[in-house]
Amino acid sequence: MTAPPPTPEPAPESAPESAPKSAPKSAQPAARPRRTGGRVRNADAHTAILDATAELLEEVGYASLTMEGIATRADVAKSTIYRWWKSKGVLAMDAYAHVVAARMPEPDTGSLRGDLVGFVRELYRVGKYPLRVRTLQGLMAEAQLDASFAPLFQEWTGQRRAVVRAMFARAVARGELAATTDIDHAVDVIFGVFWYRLLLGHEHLKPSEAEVHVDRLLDGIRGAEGRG
Amino acid sequence: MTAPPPTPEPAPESAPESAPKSAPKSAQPAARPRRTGGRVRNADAHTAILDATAELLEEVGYASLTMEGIATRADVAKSTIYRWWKSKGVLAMDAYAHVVAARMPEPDTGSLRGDLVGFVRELYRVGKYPLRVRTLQGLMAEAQLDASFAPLFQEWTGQRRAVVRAMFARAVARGELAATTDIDHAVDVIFGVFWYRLLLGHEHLKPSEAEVHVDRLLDGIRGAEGRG
Amino acid sequence: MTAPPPTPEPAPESAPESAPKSAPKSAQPAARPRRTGGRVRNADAHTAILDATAELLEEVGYASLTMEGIATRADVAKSTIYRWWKSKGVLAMDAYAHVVAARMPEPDTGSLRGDLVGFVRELYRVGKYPLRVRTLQGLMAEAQLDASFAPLFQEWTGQRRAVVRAMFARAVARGELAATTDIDHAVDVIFGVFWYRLLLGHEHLKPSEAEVHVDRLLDGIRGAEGRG
Amino acid sequence: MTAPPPTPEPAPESAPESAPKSAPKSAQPAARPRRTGGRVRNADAHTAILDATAELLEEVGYASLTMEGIATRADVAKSTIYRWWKSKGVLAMDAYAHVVAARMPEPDTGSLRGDLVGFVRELYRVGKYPLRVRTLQGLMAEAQLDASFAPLFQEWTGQRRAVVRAMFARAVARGELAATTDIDHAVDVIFGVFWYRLLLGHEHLKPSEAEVHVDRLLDGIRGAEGRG
DNA sequence: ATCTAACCGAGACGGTACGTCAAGTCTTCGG
DNA sequence: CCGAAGACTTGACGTACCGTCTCGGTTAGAT
Repeated sequence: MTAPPPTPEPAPESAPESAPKSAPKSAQPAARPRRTGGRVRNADAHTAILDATAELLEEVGYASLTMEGIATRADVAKSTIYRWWKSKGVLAMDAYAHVVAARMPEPDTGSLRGDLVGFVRELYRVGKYPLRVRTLQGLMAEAQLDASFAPLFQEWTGQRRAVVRAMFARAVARGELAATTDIDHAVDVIFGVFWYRLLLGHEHLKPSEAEVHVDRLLDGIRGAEGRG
Repeated sequence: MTAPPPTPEPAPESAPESAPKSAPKSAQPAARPRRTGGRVRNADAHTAILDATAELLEEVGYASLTMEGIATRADVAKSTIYRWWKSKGVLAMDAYAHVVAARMPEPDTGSLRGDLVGFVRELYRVGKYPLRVRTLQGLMAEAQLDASFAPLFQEWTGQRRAVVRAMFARAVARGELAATTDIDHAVDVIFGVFWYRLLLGHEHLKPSEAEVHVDRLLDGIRGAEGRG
Repeated sequence: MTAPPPTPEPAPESAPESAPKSAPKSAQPAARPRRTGGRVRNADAHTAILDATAELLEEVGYASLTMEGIATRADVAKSTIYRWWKSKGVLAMDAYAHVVAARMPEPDTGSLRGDLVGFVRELYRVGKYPLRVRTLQGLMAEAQLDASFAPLFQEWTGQRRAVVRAMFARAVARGELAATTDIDHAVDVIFGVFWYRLLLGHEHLKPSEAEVHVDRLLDGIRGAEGRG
Repeated sequence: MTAPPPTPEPAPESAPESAPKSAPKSAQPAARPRRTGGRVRNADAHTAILDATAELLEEVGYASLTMEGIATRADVAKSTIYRWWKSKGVLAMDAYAHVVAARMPEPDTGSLRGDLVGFVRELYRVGKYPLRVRTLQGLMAEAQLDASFAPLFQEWTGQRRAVVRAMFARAVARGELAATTDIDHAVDVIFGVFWYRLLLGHEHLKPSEAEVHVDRLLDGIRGAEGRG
């Protein structure tokens, strides 16, 4: 969904790509980048791959996921996979996004506390879905080991960070928070605790903890403000 | 250092073996760790392996570290490595411990804030050593992918957690903190932020940030108490 | 039985084992070949090894026989085996000889035909014992692959050849056969057919065939004489 | 040459591929040996493997032949070897067949004696080529130790047996031999002596002995008939 | 109506590393 | 001081996937 090539949004590439061209040659083609012919992409193969990936992710876990296995399961040639996804990590991330079609919530309750609690509660709910937990663990691992995957993963996490940052920004705009607040650190605390528990697995994440965690974070921020 | 077999403690066998001599008949033969013969372990090979691992860790990074490469570099048979370390993760962890011989500090300054700031400042200093950063990233990744390595890694991180927990426990004993404080969560915040940044790499860890981070955490805890 | 070290002749070592006990320090150097001290050989270990070998030979066959397996089964150190038998082949041959304690018959019926038929019939009977068949196959294979074992094996087969040669020699002495008879070739025919069938396994050896085979061989020899 | 996959017959693909062009619609697509895709087979790698095997067979002998060594020498990945030959034995047999491209002779001189002498003389000539001797020994050994190789080897020897059987069959057809002759046993005698000497190595095979051996065999057969 | 480029399936290729097995050697200890 | 124990190192094994490649064959838009 995020990466340009994988999930083919109908239009997504035409707009950005026509602008720069400005008026390369003259004409029309505005909409179409470059494509004079050729067989059209087989959507079946595409979804079969994503489905197979999701299934295998569930059955064997990320660590045992192999391109070969996906190809076999999807009844597709290995090269067809590589044509569209350059690595296991990218593919897994894409498949994960498909499964978790319900996107991150972006609550806007009017108060920072309300927003954060809503978000964190939802965040902690993944703990109830072993498949998702294992996939997230695997993606994080992949990002450590595959340098070419890291930026993609970072971009993905960045999007999630952005959601939370926006909450804080709104709070500042509302005057709830001082403009000097170190938002970055606050976001790090929220996601840091989440990932740390997810990766270590020493303690399961429970949505019920969300409220306390948020309160403690906000107390920390306000305490700082109070002291100046 | 943690696992019994890998790094052979010098003493463990000599002591039990001399005791029975002095009391041949009577006492406990149980103590003797049965050893009637056999070739003695080759310490050279052992250290050669650890050295090679550390070197390669530095040169190629954790992701490209291979048992085969280590064996070649150490001029040792692969199975000799497997005899003592059951996996790449365990070996890397052992080698890391050797390199970072200077252990985690356990400051006891008399105040919680002093202890935490000392510890966190030291913690954040690893950001200055790319080798260590990459190794820690790799170990965390390994723990996600290799189920048999996970508990070992968890044990290791548990030891580090214990150090911080002790600081909080002392603070509670001193009356600095309420007995109801959720220490676990506090520890999660400290390590969570640390690992999150380390793994995502979106922002470098700077020792200078330690003080602010600790203050915010303590404010959060005290705020809770004040209300609570 | 053939090689000097393996199967200890009863006499030479048993005596020293009881004598020294009665006169610990002083006595009898004369009789003893050369032995100034040292631990005495453990006969139990010795027979345990042979037994284990025979058992495993039966259970898993020669191809899957390993020194390691034998050591485990006999509850003996591997090096103890190597001390007395330099290779798997030698050991297997020794164990085989123990099992097939009933030695090759050396019939002396008064006529060449009688002698040969008796011998060949007995020879072909191994076909009824899969264990022996597989062991003989394995020994032959070993002789091809292990240059140091070949001479030993050749010596062993040489002993069996000698038995048959003797029959022919007696026949010549009796005047049954011309002195010019190519005995070597005749022996090769007997054992050649036996081994060829044993190794290829295309047809099972049956004792009932012995008579015909011998007759054909003798006809061949006499035909040559008649012409020649 | 025997097994379908290993040595790819040159013709099957080139011919059918040009022919259809000339007769686009009409003719037989049946001839085409199903090829729906896949990278084309690299003939160079294939012959390089066979060559390397033959060389190593000569240099180090069958016993010391290793797949790893072959791969290195042929400058080919080990898996490429295993893709086509499932074991060392099969590969060695194939390489042997390549080297001894001159196939077994199938003399048809008009008389049984002439046929046999011609064949046996040629058979005994391998004694002059140590490489071939050692290879044959190794193959026989392998057949004993590797159950999956045995049938292949048996098939190969079966082909050679068939050649000799045909000679006897012709003789029977000509009336040279009684129809009751035990051809199987006669063939066993010929090959039995050959292999027995080859494997034991107690006496070298000399082509000059062929004539005598054949005569003795035929005398044996005719003697039986005479009495018969 | 053809051309033509992109697609897909198949599967061989060279490669790297894996983890295991059994071999045979070396050192220590005990009788 | 020899024999037993057993820890040691080693080489090769066969396998699994990797990512690339080279085909044969399809399919649809552009000409």
